Amino acid sequence: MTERPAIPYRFEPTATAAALQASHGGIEDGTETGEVVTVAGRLMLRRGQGKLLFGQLQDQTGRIQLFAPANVTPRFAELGALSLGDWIGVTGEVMKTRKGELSVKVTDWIVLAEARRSFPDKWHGLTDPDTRYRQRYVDLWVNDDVRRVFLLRSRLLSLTRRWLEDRGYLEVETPVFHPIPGGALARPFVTHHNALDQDLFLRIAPELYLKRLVVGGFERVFEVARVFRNEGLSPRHNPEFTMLELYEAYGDWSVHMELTEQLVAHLATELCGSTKLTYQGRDLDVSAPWRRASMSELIEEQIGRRVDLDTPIAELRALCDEHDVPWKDGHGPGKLLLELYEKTAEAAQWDPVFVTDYPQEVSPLARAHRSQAGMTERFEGIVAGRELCNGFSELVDPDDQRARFEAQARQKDAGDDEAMVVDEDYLRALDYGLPPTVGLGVGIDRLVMLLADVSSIRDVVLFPTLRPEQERGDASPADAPTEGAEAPETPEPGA
RNA sequence: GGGCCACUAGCUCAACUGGCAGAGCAGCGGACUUUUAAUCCGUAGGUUCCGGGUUCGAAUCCCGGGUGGCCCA
Repeated sequence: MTERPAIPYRFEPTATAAALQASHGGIEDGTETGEVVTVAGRLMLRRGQGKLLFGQLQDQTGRIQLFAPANVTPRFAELGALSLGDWIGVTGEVMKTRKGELSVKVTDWIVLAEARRSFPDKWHGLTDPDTRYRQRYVDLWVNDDVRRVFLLRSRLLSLTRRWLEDRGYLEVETPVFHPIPGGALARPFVTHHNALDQDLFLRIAPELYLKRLVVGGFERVFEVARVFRNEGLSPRHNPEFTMLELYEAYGDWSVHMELTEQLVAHLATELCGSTKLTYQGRDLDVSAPWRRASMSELIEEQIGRRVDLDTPIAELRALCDEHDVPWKDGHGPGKLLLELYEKTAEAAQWDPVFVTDYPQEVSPLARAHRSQAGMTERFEGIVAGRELCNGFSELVDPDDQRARFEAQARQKDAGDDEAMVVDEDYLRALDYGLPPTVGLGVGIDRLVMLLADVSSIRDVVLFPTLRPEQERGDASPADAPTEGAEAPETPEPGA
């Protein structure tokens, strides 16, 4: 009786667990509806009761009990012999047991897939982080919260696209392979194109291509871009992550600050029911408007004295030393200011704030501030102490942009491997004319973390980057499928 | 890259100061017609992450390595 079951090529359920709970959850205990449905999923629990068998079928939407009396259910013994985790399709009448559990009375059933490896403990589940990330296909079944987070992520992207499209934004796709890495300060991954015999870089940001599209006349564009940065792994960094970038012609930074706070409030309302959130046990209100404060102001709040680009560099360095900020001779006042801010002020923020007025020295693609010398019209949105987004009035002047690129190139020559290089084609595009434009990048992973109330990026990325699994010396029998000649110690039951 | 912590059965975890490697769930055999992590009886299951060392004796102590987690850079 243990030959492999015939697996159909197609199966057509007529109901889901959640839909049944919603439509029939209210019927009285001990009643039958006469309504026959077909459901499918994995058998996750089983309780034999002699001539009666209870099971719990789990599908993408939730769980529904199976009620199988021996005198009603065909192949009753085989149903009881299924492994936990087997996929089955079940047809039967919707009913509620005397004890009040909505159920499907099994009048027909079929195996859709066998689970040859046993699922984790039905009560304690799977907790080992390494196994959870490597075997996400198991994690998704046994840890309910995991499924919730990724459903939220999917809905967040869908809502975001619709919201932007409703405002005239066009979704575009730009290259992942970049001949020149650009658009951010980060170390790229390098790969090689054989036919061209040329190194290519995986993009660290889509920025420069999206602005080329504004030059090309697409006035409002966005891209949900997977970007790649060659950095370490941590609870907040995955080497590949998702960035929403958008550009809007004719706008300045204030346009995208308003857009950001409205989008985030919209998503919070849709996905969490409110702009008043709880994040890691602490209240957080993301409703608009968010506070605006300059980098200098925020530093001053923390260290008790005003610093800006006019502060003598010796004093800035002394302050860095005082606050354990490492600095180098090549760092100008702008870089020192940014480092001081990141060390002393960023993590101290909790409620949303737009940090404004970033130094030109550290913002090579942002337009000069209209009233603050040496500064740019750049902002970052900080929520719960972490950078959520970064945007600015775009630098549109080709001569200024060339000078900024060249300053970056000098830093690169001086050993800064995150610095930019001169992108001649981008300068050529600017030569054709980029109108006043605002741009914004939003860290989608961090936004999901915020709204799903999780603290590690690995919990919002389905398959986070991990070291490759170690090859064992030989295949461990315990790790192999309990099948065939490899497992002679397992007698064929009932043969 | 540095610091701290963890790694024991398929899963979740025990094993005191170095003294016979254990339990629950899952598995396997059996009982049970209203269960809810069902219950009950029986049974099987181990490279204690890997490699060295100390010791009469190591899951436990020491050294080196691996993987992961958290913190820092």
